[in-house]
Formats: sequence, C-alpha cells, structure tokens
Amino acid sequence: MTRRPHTGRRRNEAAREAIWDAILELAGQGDPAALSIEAIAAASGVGKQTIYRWWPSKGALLLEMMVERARLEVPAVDTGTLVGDLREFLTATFRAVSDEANSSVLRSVMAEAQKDAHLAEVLREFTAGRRRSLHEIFQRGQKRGEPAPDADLDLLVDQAYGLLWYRIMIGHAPLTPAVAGRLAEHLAGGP
Amino acid sequence: MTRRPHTGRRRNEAAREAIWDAILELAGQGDPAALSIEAIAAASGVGKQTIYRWWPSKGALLLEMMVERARLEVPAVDTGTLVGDLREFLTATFRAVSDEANSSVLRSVMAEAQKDAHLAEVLREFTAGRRRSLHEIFQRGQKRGEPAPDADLDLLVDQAYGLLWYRIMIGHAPLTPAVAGRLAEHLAGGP
Amino acid sequence: MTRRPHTGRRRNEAAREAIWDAILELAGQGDPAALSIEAIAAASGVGKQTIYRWWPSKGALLLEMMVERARLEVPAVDTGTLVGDLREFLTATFRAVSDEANSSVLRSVMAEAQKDAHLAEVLREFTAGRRRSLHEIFQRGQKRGEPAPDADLDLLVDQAYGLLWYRIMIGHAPLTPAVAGRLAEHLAGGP
Amino acid sequence: MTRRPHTGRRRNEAAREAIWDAILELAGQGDPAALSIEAIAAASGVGKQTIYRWWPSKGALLLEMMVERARLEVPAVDTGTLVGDLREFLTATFRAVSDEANSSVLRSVMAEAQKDAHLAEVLREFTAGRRRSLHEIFQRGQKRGEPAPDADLDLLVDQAYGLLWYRIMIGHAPLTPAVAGRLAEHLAGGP
DNA sequence: CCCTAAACGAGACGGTACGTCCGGTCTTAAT
DNA sequence: ATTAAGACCGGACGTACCGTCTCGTTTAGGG
Repeated sequence: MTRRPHTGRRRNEAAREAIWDAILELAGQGDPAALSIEAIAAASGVGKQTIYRWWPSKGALLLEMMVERARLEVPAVDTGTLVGDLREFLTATFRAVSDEANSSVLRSVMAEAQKDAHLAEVLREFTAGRRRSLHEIFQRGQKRGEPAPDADLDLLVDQAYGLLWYRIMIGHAPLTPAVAGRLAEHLAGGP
Repeated sequence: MTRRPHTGRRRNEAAREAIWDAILELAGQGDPAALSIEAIAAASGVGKQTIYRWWPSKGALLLEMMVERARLEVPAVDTGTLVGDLREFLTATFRAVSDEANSSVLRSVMAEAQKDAHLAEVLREFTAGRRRSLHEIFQRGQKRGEPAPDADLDLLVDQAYGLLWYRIMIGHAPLTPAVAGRLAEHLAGGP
Repeated sequence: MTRRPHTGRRRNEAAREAIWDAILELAGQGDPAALSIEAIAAASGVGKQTIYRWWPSKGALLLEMMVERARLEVPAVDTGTLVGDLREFLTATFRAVSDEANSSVLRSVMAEAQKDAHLAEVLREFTAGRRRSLHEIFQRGQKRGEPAPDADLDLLVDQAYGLLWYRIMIGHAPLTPAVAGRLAEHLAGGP
Repeated sequence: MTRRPHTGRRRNEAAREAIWDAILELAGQGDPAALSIEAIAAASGVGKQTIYRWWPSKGALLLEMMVERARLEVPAVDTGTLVGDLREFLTATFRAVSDEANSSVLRSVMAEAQKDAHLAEVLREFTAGRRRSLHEIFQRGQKRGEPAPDADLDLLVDQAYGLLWYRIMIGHAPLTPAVAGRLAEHLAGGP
C-alpha cells in the first residue's frame, strides 16, 4: 500500500509512526470492532509481523500509545491549594480523554485487558503510576491540612479515576471541565 | 450430554437454568476466555441455536444474568440517616460483586459492550437503573438536609459506581465492607 | 398459514396433497438447495412432525413422490417389434423426466442417497423395478430373435438408464424423443 | 496436530498434500457423511481457512482431486481397432473408479453438484473433457469405418459414461474389466 | 353423547457442519 | 537484519437444517 523506504536492519521509525496514525484514524472513526491488528496493519501499510516484533499483543500496542499520550497531558503544577492542584490535574486529564480517538483506545485497552492476563498486569502498572501522581497531589495538600489527616487517600484517588473510566466506558455523561471542577472541590473536602 | 425433558413448543426453563449454571461455573473458574458461547453451550449441554434463539449476543446473555442477580442484592432500606442508607446499599452491592463468578460476568459484559454498540445501549440502560436507585437515596437524604442542597448528585453517584467498576476491572484493590463504609461516609459529606 | 380442516384421528389427505404441491413448487423454481424439509413444511403449511410421521427422511419423501409419478409414465405396450417397444418405453420415460420439477426431485433423491445408506437401499429397489420393466422388453424381443441371444441384457438396460440419469445430473444434453428413438435403435441392435 | 514447516508467503504444498491424503483416507473408510470440510481439516491438521483460501467449496476441492486422478488413468492408446481402443479406455477408466476411495469422491462431487450451481458448471466442464477423449476414439474409428458413418457419437459416449456413473451411484452392479470389454464390443458395433 | 386416542400446526430442542473472521506464528523475497 | 506480504493453525463466531420432542387444538369413532 503505502510507499515507504525500507531502512534495512535498523528499526523503521516511519513504520512506527504509520502504525500510530493508523490507530488514531481507526479509533477516531467510530466502529470499535475495527481496531483489529489486521486492520491496523492494512491501514498503515505495515506487515503484521512488524507489529508483533515490537509489541507482544494488540493490547500492549494500544497501551503503549495510551502511555505516550498520557505523558503529554499531565501538568501536576503546584497552585498553592489542593483544590487548585486537583482542578488543574483533573481538567487536563478530562480534556485528554475527551478526544474520541483517545477514549476509543482506552476503551479497547480496558476491554482487551479483561481477557488477557499479561496485559491486565501491564495496565495495572500503568494505572498505578497515574494513581500515584494523583496521590502525591493529595499528600501535598494533606501537609497543608486540607483533606482531613485521616482521610483514605486511595479511596479519593479511586473515586476520581473511577468516575473517569466509568463515564468513558458507559458513555452516559460527559467529562467536561465543569465536572472536573466540581469533582476537585468535592475531593478537596467540601464545596 | 445432559438428559433434560423437552417442553414442546414452549421455552424450556430447564435449559435456561442449565445455561445459568454453566455460566456461573465457567465464570467462577478464572479463565475469562473460557466464557465463550461455545463453551457455555457445551458446558450446559445446550445447542448453540438455543442460546441465539433467546439472546442476540454473548454480552446480552451475560447482561441478563447480571440484571437478574442485581435484583436480589439491593436492599434500599431506610435507616433514617443518609450515611446509614448509603452504607447498607454499598455494602450489599460490594458484597455481591466480591463473588468471583459475579465479577467475572461483569467484566465480560463491560468488555463486550466496548465493541458492540447495541449491547452498549442495553448496558447503559441497566446502569441507569442502578444509578437511579442510588440517586434516590441521595435525594431522600437531601430532604433531611444531609448533602448540601446544591450538591451534584449525579457526580456523587458516578463516584460510587465509578470506584466499584474501576476496582473490578483493574483489580488493584478490594471492595470490602470497610471500603463501603468509608465511601458512604465520604459521600454523605464527611466523617 | 394455510387454513385446512383437521381430520381428527385419521390421516389428513389434504396435508399430504399440500406437501406434494409444495415439493413440486419448490422443485420447479430452480434453486435446488430450497428443497429442504423446513422449506417444504413452511411452504405447505404443515408441521415438520407431520412429515416425519409418514416418511422416515427427506429422501424417502421425495422418492415416494418419484415412484408415484413413475407409475403414470410407463406404457410397456407391445408394438410387435423390439425397437418399437423400446421407443415407446424410452420416449415416455424421457418425456416424464423432461419436466423440470420431476427431474429436480430425481436429482435431489439421487444426491440424498449418496449420503444416506437407508435411502440408497430404497432407491436401489426402486431402480431395480424400473430396470426389470426394461429387461422384460428386451427378453420379449429376444424370443423374437432381435437382440443376439447371447447379448448382455443388463448391460443394455444400464446403458439406457445410465444415459438418462447422466444427462439429468450433468445437464449437458437434452432427453428428447429423437434421442429416445436413436437410443432405441441402437439398443435393439443396429440402425 | 501435524508438524509441518511453514513456507512463508507462498502456498504450502505440504498442506495441500496433507489435505489430499486426508480425503483419500476419509473417502476410503466408507461413511460418506465423514467427507466434511471439518473432518478433512481435522484429519489433515490444516485450518479450515487454508481450505477455503484455495477452494470455494467442498465440491470444488473434491472435483479438483478427481481431475488430478483422472489425468493419470487415461491411456487413449491407438491399438489399431476401435474395439481395442475402447476396451483399453474403458478398462482403465473402470479400474480407476473401482477404487472405493475414488468412487466415494465421485459420488460426493456429483451429489454436491446437484445443489451447487457453480460446482455443477465446473463439473460439466470436467465431464465434457472426458467425453471429448472418448469422442475422439470414436472419430478415429469412424475414419476406419467402424461405427456406421451416421452413428450418433454423442449418444454412444453418453451411454458409456452414463453406465459408469449409474453403476457408481446406484451400486447395484460392478464395473469389472469384463463389463468394460462387453461394453466396448457393443459400442463398437456388435460382437 | 361424551370421551379418548390420534393427527395436526407450531416451534423449541440438541446436534453437526457450514463459511467467516481474527489472533499470533512463520517464511519468503526485497531492500 | 528488517521490512511488506501473506500463508498457516487454531478457535470462536453466528447461521442453516436435521430429526426429535412436547404443547394445545381438533376431530373421529368407540363406549
């Protein structure tokens, strides 16, 4: 399909980018069943083996993409108040997953992880990292006394990420900046 | 395989129950890939067509089972306080999904819904019903003045169900009665 | 579908006729795969069990129809000469199978008999009867000295019925009265 | 099942041969219902898709096998006399179809062709080729004056192949060399 | 005259094979 | 050595019929 120069015995970055683009294109165009390895390979003009050479499974491929995108989204700035930090963090996170292509990938990864034990483990590690970031914001706030010192921070973190994933996967309600704001206020300990 | 009396031109409830049992057995034994229509049919001694006659897809079958089980789990009693009502509701809900077979079914349904638009719609309806139940508890509490009158009840509901689904699907932390209690307190507006 | 009076505890001839008509209709309309028991039952407005009550298999049903039709077609008159008798017999036989519905049924029966040992046996008996009729014509002729006394009559008979079935099943050439005439002449021992 | 080396992006002849062997084995062991695509795939250790990649249907697969086998069986030698040529041709042909595996395949193909219009067309072409071979033998003889110059050669050809197929499919009488000899004599114009 | 046995339509059932789709592995030929 | 291509095995999918079964209804014919 695509004409793209071979690079001999070195990894072809152009192929990687073509895969990236194909995933985003396929993810963005609605049909969730279309995100198959075969479709990705065909759309990117890449051989299937090229995908399997670098990623162990479809889920791992999508997850790596997710990770890469996540690195760009998170500010974790210090605004001086817990509610401010949370608002920043959540607003940025919500904005990232509001993109249809991004959320499609998230949905696919989560679905895949339910039937692939290895991917489940990798996803667990990835989400642990994300939870840790949020956890640190709460800890920073706790030093300034904002959530009660005995608050269960894991519970707060999981409420935030739980709401995020729940709305992504069910799709019954949006993840707007306003929602991020109200959630930040509630998690910070009151209106 | 199984000897089971026919019921002529009427639906055979025994077959339905055999399917139910087979799902629970397969779901309970760990491997999520084992929850295939073929495996369910084989394990229940039922023809595949008998399944497809009554359910349009694997997801729909599992979802119906989920619905049936959900009907039994919910007390929605009135304890006089919001935190009490929430604790009852959440504890019962968490207990139900702590059963490995149940949570396996939930995971499969959610995964399936990510690639099946029709199932997604049905799942949306089912979860809407569950959210409504929780919503009513909050409303009842609001009349007694417990969450602030301007609280975003939908947000609180989604935090609860979000945490539930998030922990089911990632599997990084349990859904114990203690967690249900702390979550109830937090959602009711503080310790 | 069809409104047809029950006949209580006696066999319902109307149902039998409806089945007959349905077969002829389905057989006549081209698609050979359409001659399924389900299609026959649906087209005749009859329950499948009513068919299986009276016939052991699809092949047997079609074969009985074939037999019934065959009884009407054969004259076996004595014209005084072997070639005349053969011409009569073959012309009548060819005419009968030239009807598209009839030949469809024959084709289906033969096809079915290749995978159903019991039907194969019944078909063997039916065709034996037909061969016997032709055999008798040859024997009658032999008394008048027309085929050589040492001629292998079975071989002659099988050439005739072989040609018939071969052209029915391959469909590369017609079974016209002219063909019947030339075949009669050749089998009678020369031009 | 079977260990067999892949051949990369080129067709794997070893797989083709495994399919061939499996068909002969299944065809040789009697039960005609055993000649299913699933059984062939299982017996040859081949994925069903590998069969469907190269043949559009079971009938086409079996037919190709038939064609391949037919190429080996036919001598079409010139013995100097029509009856000699016919005897050679028919004896060889009869011997080939006397093998149970071969005749099973023929029966299945013919049965399949009765319900598959595309296969019927292909079978028509195949048999046309076989008829042509026999036709040429008759023509060669006609130049030497052996069948009468006005004989209907197509009729003679169809009598021969008709007898062959008729006895294969009904199974009421054998196709021995003696039968081939007598048939040759009769078709050549008398003893 | 009623009561029961049989035949009927309908259609659910267990089962087998169909033809398709995709996942992950492997080899070739080109670069 | 890496790539695009694509054949390969395996397994699940959803469909079509088969032949069996039971239901509720209808009628005939024996008591």
